[in-house]
Amino acid sequence: MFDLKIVQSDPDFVRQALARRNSPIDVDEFLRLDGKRRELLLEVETLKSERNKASGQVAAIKRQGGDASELIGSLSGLSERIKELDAEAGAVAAKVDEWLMAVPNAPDASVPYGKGEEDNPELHRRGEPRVFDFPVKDHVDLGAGLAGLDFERAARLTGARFVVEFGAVARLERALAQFMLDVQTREHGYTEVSPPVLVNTATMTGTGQLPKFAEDSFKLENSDYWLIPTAEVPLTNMHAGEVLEESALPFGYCAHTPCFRSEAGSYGKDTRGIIRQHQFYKVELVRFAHPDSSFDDLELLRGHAEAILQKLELPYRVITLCTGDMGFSSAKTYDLEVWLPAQDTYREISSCSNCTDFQARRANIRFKPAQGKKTRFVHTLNGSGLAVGRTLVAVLENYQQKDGSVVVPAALQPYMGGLEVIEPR
RNA sequence: GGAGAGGUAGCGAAGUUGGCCGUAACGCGCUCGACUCGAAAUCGAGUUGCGGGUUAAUAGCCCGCACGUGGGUUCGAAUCCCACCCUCUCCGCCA
Repeated sequence: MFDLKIVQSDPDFVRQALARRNSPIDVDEFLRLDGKRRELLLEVETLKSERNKASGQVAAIKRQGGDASELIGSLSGLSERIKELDAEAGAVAAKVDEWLMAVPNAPDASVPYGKGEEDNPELHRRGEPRVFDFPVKDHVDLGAGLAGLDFERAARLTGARFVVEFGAVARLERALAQFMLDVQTREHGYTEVSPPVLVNTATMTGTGQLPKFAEDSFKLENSDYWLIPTAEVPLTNMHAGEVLEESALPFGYCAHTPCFRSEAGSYGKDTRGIIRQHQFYKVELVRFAHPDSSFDDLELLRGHAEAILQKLELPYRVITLCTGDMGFSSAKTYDLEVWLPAQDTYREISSCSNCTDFQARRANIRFKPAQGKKTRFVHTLNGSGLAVGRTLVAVLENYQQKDGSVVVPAALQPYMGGLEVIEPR
């Protein structure tokens, strides 16, 4: 969310930000609505001031035992008028709010302009894709051969875009999650958190999932509860409404949670396998940063996510999302893409964003600077470290052998009871 | 789910026959100052947020709103009425 004052005082800045995002949102509509809002507010507050003064006079008269009925009678119409104007002003203020809530974050100046994903520049590549001397299988076929992935039973239990995992493959996914949590907490200083995976509407609004993207998430019937699409939502909102200590910044949380996404609008996309599921596990990293240094934190965060791929010895590349491909709340985003041999391409496995003060303003997360008295909004960052399901795909496909077995990456063997190879059965 | 108690500043807490009580008593904490070589103790002062107006100003001043949330009654609501949320105690149920 933009600062109301910025949009008022520097509408051109907002126009340019929206133009860089190729957004059709009209700033003039805001200026018109906000002008109307202030006009009505001035009118209604003047009347309220009158009423308060008169009420004080009534009190004074009554305290002295006088008769205030004449004055009281003259006030009844005033209250009616105030009620009407209040409703009108409230309606306009709600529209202003609606407009503000629908505006995406401004891209940082360092973000390249682009129309869509085809314009995302590559930052760097790490690791060489392995050369196979046999026809590679994709993770669906490998998973079937290992008796580890079952889509038919998942469809029977629930529906499309779900999976059942068995045996060593189920354990491999658990091993990946444990491994990721251990690296992030022990080596990168994150505090492990086990948050609710059901959150309320205010929480979903704080990080920017609502009100605009309701159709992307699942909501429980007869309640105000939503299934989280990512642990970014509970972790970032953890300090909603709080004033943090400046000396505590920066700090980070990590959590291993299921994530739930309706995947509305992606029909026919990635229908094979577990690349795009309605439910998947993710180890999420969230950082609360000082606004003066949050872009340094973004580089750190990206490194923390990259470390997992490096330790698993998976080839990957990093791209910088262009203005046209960035998420709603982000000012700058790096995507980590892992090499999938069966698809002969790199696929997203982590997205690391600096949301600057965009979420902090919505969720009201501030800190008190040592110098100066005004509280400031913190900057919030988030990134996957990593998407566990997609990492499982990458391990299966990159570590496959000719006979359909899969070598367990060295980093994961301690988490697999020393198992070195998962054999077909 | 049932019964009861409660939700007021950073924390504790006062205020319920409706009216200078919300820039919110009192206490703690915090900030500044005095005293001191320095500190403690003591003394003094200060210490909510958001919105609007004025303004060069995110300075000052004026106004409005906020006592869990949303409504209602009233000239006027922390105070009365209704609904909902959360916390605590007990009971019931339960992994």
